[in-house]
Amino acid sequence: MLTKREQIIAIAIKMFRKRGYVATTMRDIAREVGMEPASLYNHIKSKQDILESSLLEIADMYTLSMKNVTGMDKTAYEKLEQLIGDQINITIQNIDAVSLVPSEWIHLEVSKSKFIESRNDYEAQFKFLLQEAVNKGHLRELDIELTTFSILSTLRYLFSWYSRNKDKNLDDLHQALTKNLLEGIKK
Amino acid sequence: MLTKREQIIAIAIKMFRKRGYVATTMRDIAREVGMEPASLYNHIKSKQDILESSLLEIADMYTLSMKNVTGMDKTAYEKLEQLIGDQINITIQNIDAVSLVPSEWIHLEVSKSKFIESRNDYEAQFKFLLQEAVNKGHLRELDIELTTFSILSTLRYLFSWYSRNKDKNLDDLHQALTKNLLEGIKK
DNA sequence: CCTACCGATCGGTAGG
DNA sequence: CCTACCGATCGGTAGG
Repeated sequence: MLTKREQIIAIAIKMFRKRGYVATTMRDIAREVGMEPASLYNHIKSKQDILESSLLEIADMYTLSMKNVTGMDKTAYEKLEQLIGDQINITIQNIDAVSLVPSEWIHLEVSKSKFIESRNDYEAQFKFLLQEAVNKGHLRELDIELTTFSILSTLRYLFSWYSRNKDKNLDDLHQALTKNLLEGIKK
Repeated sequence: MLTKREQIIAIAIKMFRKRGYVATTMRDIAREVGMEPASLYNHIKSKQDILESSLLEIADMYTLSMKNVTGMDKTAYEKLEQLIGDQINITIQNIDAVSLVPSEWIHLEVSKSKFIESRNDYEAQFKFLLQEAVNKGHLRELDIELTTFSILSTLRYLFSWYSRNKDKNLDDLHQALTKNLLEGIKK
């Protein structure tokens, strides 16, 4: 069972996804939830509170995934595979919140810098693993910057692809995506 | 020399990029342009007019590129290379407007369906070329849907990468990106 | 959780 | 290109 707060947030992020954060009003959300606008404030602090908690929750999932994976007894290449798998899972299980990540983070207020920092950390560690996989001879010599950017762009947009291809089996998707993103750069 | 209208639009899309379309007010734009808000309306019809003309202009560039390239006497693989090159050029020469494409098209009003249609056409033709390159034996057997999605995701986000790597030589970038996106799937 | 409401701000127009 | 302004709507609060 979801708390009322969780219900409100779930509905709100669905609307943020469709219309954008700024264009979605508290009145819109209230109507969809089925209460008066003023009543929302018994469950959430502000409109910003909804965006902030949604985006930071996703950021924390990515951070946790990275922390888990880097601590594993695996090769860098296997860690990259695992990270891709984690991103697929996070995306599918939080599709609406994840869809806000590329575009709506600009509307974060006090937590904006924290969010950016978290994203930069993730990218830096991803880049490090890619370099390590090259050094170990598992990936061929490549432009680390550009390859990181390319892989993360695909994963960042996965939500939109998955929304149009919900039928895909999860294991197939993981395998297809890993192959697509990593196979081509294997040594 | 830019017309006043072009100057206003250039400033406006820069602000749309930074704060988003909805959160940018006509007063914000007027201040930056250096006139009173009401005066803007001597050059543009409405706030929506700015967004619409910017996004449709970019959409037309993509459409034109696709039309040009498909008419060339080249293999499907070479056409894909050319399309990637065109996208790089369009991105670099219109970096602010291009940055609006992934996120701000949702705020289009009357022209939204036209915009979506244009994007779908482009994707369909890209997919077709990818399939043709596979059939001709220039690319290995691959998931056409997923590969199209992956390549176009990277290109769609190129503006953000380029903004942080403005020093890159254009030819180098084209070569690096083509290699990154196509080399891995070559037969 | 609702009624009632507030100050601020929005896109845009009239008229010169 | 500006002054003056309008109706609509916003996020949020007071008080019960």
